[in-house]
Amino acid sequence: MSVAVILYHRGMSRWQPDARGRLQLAAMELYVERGFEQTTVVDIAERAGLTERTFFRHFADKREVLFLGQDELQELFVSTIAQAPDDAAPLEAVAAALQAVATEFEPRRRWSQERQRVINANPGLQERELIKLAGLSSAIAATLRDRGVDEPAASLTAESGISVFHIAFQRWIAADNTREFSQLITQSLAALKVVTAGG
Amino acid sequence: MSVAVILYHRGMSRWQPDARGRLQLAAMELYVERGFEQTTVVDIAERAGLTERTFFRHFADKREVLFLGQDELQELFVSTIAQAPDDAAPLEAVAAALQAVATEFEPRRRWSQERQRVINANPGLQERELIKLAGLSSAIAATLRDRGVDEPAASLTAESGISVFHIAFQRWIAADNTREFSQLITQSLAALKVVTAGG
DNA sequence: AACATGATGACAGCAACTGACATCAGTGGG
DNA sequence: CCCACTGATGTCAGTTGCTGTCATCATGTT
Repeated sequence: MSVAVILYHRGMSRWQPDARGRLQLAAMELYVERGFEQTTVVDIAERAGLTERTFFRHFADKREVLFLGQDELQELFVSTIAQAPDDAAPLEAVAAALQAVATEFEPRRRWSQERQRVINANPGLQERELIKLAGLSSAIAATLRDRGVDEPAASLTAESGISVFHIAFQRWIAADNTREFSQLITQSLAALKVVTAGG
Repeated sequence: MSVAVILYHRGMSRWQPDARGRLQLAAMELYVERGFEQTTVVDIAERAGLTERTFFRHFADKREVLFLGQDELQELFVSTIAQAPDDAAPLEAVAAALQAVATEFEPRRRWSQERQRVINANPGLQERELIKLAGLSSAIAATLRDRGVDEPAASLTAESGISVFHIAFQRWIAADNTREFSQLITQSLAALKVVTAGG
């Protein structure tokens, strides 16, 4: 609170702007500096110039702060699939969405690596990541159903798409990788087709 | 502790047997009766005639008690895949494991339904379920790699197998289902092949 | 009989999260 | 110009999940 108090009475608005963004930044910094478990919510709130209670007004829990922007990602997936030509096969529509998402990620490789290092170091964060991916999968399946795809094809296509995304993402952020995300998705998708082609 | 105290001095062993099993039973009962969040660890321990501290000696956390037996499941997956003929395609080996697991589950449909109702009612439990499935996927991928399958084919095959398992499982425990688990797996696997068959 | 072991209990403590109420700048009607 | 209202934040007390540490004590071993 100190910062707000110091700057107060100067004609500025009552609170420092973008509390949520400040909390996210502070959390990310601390998670990288000391690790997730070694960071308390009080630490985060203090660095952001806020209180613990306010943190929990902006984020459901200590993990959720790493998953801001998930809604936009899901929106991009869904709208891209919805816009695919009517005669596109389900997996083609999903593939188009994967490419759109890859384009969005491409300029943020370093940030993705840093964030993923934090997540990979903590099982609780991995759980949260998995349930977010499952949420994406459900949304994709629902969109496919809207396009007339029936079950279990819709869910299987969605889960396959998420698998391709997940595996391509891991390869994209690998330390020794120099390929583009979009290319890795194309490769993984092709590999999936080969693997499921048998008998 | 009351039960143990009452029965004490009668020539029985010092502690009631199978503390872990009693804790699991008590937890399951309470989760079904009042729901997961409405049940405290103290409640569980008391019903089992033990203390909270002892609960945490047997289970890493309040969720883990619903996932006892996960190791055996993974072992069944892995050993079945490892035993597949050398010339079996990766997805065929995984399919054989899925059938083996289905056979194991078949007699416990009611129990599976009850357990899944508890899990579906709580996001935290769904997270735990997802990370267990991810663990299975990793183990399967590792086994496939031992068989000479390279990446990303191994991981993609493993994740596809888990998708098929997951979707077939949901259909198997659906209230209106009368088919056998094994048959639903065969269907889902066929649907996966159709879905990924496109040019 | 002395000793080691292993499962449990007892107790203190931290940190995540929640509910209830207070504060107070900005806003808009009267 | 005042006043009621709103909304973001602060304050505080409380519950619960989970951990560290030490004590207890039947059992098995030597």
